[in-house]
Amino acid sequence: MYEEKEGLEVTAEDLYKQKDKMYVATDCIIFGFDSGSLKLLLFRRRVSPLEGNWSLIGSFVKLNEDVGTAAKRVLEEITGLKDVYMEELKVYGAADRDPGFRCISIAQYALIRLNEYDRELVKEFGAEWFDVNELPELVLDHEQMVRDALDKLKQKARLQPLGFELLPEKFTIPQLQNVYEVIFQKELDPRNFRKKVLSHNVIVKLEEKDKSSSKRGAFLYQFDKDRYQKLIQKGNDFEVW
Amino acid sequence: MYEEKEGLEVTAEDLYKQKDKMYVATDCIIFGFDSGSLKLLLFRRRVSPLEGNWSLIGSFVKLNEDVGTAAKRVLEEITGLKDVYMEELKVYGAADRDPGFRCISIAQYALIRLNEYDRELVKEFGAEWFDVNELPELVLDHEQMVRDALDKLKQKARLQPLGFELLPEKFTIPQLQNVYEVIFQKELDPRNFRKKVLSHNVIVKLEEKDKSSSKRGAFLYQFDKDRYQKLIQKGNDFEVW
DNA sequence: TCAAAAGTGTTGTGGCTACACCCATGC
DNA sequence: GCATGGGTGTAGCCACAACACTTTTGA
Repeated sequence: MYEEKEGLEVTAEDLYKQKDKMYVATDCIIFGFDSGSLKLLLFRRRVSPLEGNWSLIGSFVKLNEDVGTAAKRVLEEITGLKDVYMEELKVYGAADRDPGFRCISIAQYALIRLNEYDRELVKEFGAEWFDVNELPELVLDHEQMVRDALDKLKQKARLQPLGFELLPEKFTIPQLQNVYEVIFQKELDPRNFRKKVLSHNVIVKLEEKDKSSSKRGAFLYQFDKDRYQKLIQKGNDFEVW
Repeated sequence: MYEEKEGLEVTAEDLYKQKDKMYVATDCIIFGFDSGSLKLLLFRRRVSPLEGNWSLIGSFVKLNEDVGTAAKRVLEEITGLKDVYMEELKVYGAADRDPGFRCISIAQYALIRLNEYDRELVKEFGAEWFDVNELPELVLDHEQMVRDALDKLKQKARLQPLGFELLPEKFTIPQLQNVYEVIFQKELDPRNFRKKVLSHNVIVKLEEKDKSSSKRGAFLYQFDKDRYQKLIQKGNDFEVW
């Protein structure tokens, strides 16, 4: 593998010099939840080729920057949000994925609370929220990234309480159920859903009601991160639903 | 994010020129299974700094090479094996992870059938198999990579039939159980294990017996990839054990 | 008073866990 | 004939799916 001569010390420096460098980018698949459907944040590409086409938000990783930091930077620039749930999706590393320049991309996906974000900023960047079921055509391999992200989201959401990341701090159980119905693309039974969610003992009922979607109103709940942490530390192998 | 001037067309070429390039490497976490324990393939680093220390097998990704291909190339050079189960683990992209040079690493893990591989090649490369419970100290962030790979292996093995990748084509049920006991780090009940494995209908009993580990001998089985494919295509959400 | 969403219990089933003994064979 | 690992069946329990009606309240 390394073809150095026997007996001579080969330093990392010698070795690295013969090697190829390339661009490293990160693309962000940013999910939000609004009025009953899962949304994806897209923007119009500002550079040619493919200028004006819809694409994911991306950026190049700088030399002195962690890969994860790069993605958080992009997300904050565009939405103004910090401390967002964000996770690595996958590396897109095909040699020919970007025409002209060798560039690998580390896709990361984020879940954000739509009500918290600064809509102005998003507009400034030529960005727009799309229903995940009505996406436009995307540049390069971004469509594949979105498909992969949706799959991973489904998978993860079964074992980790991701639903809360997409809702405001206070939410109703029907709202939460709605989030999961959208993620899993199927209807859930309200009785079973409520039972299961409450059984884990990680959401707390408040006194207030939300009357925005019914006359009777639904009680608000809050996620209790501490209780959740304790649960999983106990090794509770926690299937959310 | 992109700081081009309004109104002017900015090409990808213009844009890319201002950006940083870096080294992209891949490190392989290579698992094998032998005499009742899970093994990891390590080799002695041949370049300074840290020359002579144990490390994972890695390589730089070439400009005209897919990231996945790079890992497969390394694996084949060292073990002589092709068509091995291999999957992306995670990106290690901290700015300071490699002293001196900015280099991100895409870790990938592989499962190989120890009996098939060419032991000579492994020796040539200064490589050695270690029991995963008795690993030496490793360079850089390689210990973290191994921990992460073990976690992922555990997780994946629950939902996908990975155990077969570590065994020869023909294997006995006690052997298979042993693989899973080693991966999950706990003992399994032989009656329940057998029942579950057979219930999926993806392994086929042969007439032959293996007598290498008991006088009575145990029947050999074979994994039936077609049946497995059909099962998961039917949406059978398949928890292996 | 009625429409619309919130909230509540029970029952059957299937899958998991736990558990103990006989079988085949080589020495 | 005995030691060693291979192979089998059952019973209790729990988690899940399926399913229908009452409550609240604004209009």
